[in-house]
Amino acid sequence: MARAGVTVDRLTLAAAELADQVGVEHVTVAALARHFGVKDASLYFHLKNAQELRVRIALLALAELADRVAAALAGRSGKDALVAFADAYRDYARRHPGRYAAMQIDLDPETAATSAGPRHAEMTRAILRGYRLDEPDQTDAVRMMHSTFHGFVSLERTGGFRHHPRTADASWSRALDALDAVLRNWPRPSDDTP
Amino acid sequence: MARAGVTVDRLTLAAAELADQVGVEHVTVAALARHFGVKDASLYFHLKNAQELRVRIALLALAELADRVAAALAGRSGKDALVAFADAYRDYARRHPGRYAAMQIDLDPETAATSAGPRHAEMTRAILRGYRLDEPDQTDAVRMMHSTFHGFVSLERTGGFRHHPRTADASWSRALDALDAVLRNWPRPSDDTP
DNA sequence: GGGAGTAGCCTAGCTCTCCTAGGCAAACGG
DNA sequence: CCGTTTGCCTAGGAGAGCTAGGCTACTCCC
Repeated sequence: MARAGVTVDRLTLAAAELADQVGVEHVTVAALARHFGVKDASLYFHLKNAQELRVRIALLALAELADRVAAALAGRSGKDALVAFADAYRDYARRHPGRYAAMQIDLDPETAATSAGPRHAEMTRAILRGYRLDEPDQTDAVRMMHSTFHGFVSLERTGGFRHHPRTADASWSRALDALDAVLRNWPRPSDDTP
Repeated sequence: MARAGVTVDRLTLAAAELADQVGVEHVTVAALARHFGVKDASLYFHLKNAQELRVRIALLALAELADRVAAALAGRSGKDALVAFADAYRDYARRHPGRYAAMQIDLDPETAATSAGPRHAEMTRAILRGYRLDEPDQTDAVRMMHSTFHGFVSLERTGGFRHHPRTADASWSRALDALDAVLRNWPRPSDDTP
């Protein structure tokens, strides 16, 4: 019997593409097996279980996103860098909804550490160099940036902005303006804030 | 045979509690049937399909969240109202992770219209009255607020803030400070922004 | 080039979930 | 008190996840 030539990498890539088409929750071992013209049981030679497949999609997505963000950031600084980062992030999430959704699964600590996550965090911090923030403000700012990006993209994807004529693109631009403004003038803690 | 007394409301409540315990993705018709001491096929007398169950959890969660937000907002205005809204939002998401996750599913337009979603949106707009923003700035600000809240809560839940000693609570307070600051001084569109 | 070992695939079969079809009995309305 | 509706049942099919065990086609080593 001719071998199909299945490898973990080919499996992961096919799974990621399937996820973008039908959603991560519908990425199934059986569907992948059909795609490769192979019985589903055979894939368990390459995978521990179905969950591993989703983790691998997440790791692929994290790496791809980090690459695009890095490319977008090259040679930019200040608000220019902020916008480039944000647009690359949103663009990736829109082009690859399944991959992006997979990124949200809870990775166990050691897997997360070896992922492109830390690289991603490092690049976010790099943007803030243009805004001259010290710790712990820098960490707080990184978290707020990431929250805004992820929140916006996530709400946009689930249709949260559909019930109003204002385009998501316009609101996105203004959110970045606002983010830039507040980063340039990061407020001191309020009285009741530690 | 004694009747178990299953109703759609009891079913939805049990499903929501199960979701908070084990995650929405593990809320199954079979598990609910076991909970009520009934065969799974019997539940299809009350439900169209398994998807309807998740939609009902989402609608319940939206209504509950809107209630809490309304209670938190009573008698407050300005930053006080912003913080109360945000804390009620985050508190609900943390107490009811399964219900909150269910809220993110894509409701079809007419279901969304009859949900507590519009009520929620109305309350968000009410907060902005203290900041005196006109359209379309108001819509942009609502979207940014919601993005920040949802993004933060979502990242916190998937462990995005675990890899740094800074507490999520502290970052949350500062994000609200920043949001208040930028709402009080909402930037004019930048040159390349429509 | 021939054997040994292993990588890559198979069949068979278990459990679980979702869901349909059709039936029976308890509760209720007239 | 009798018919209708309501609430549950059994039976069963399709598809997903996964395990056990077996066969075959490569690869490497002598």
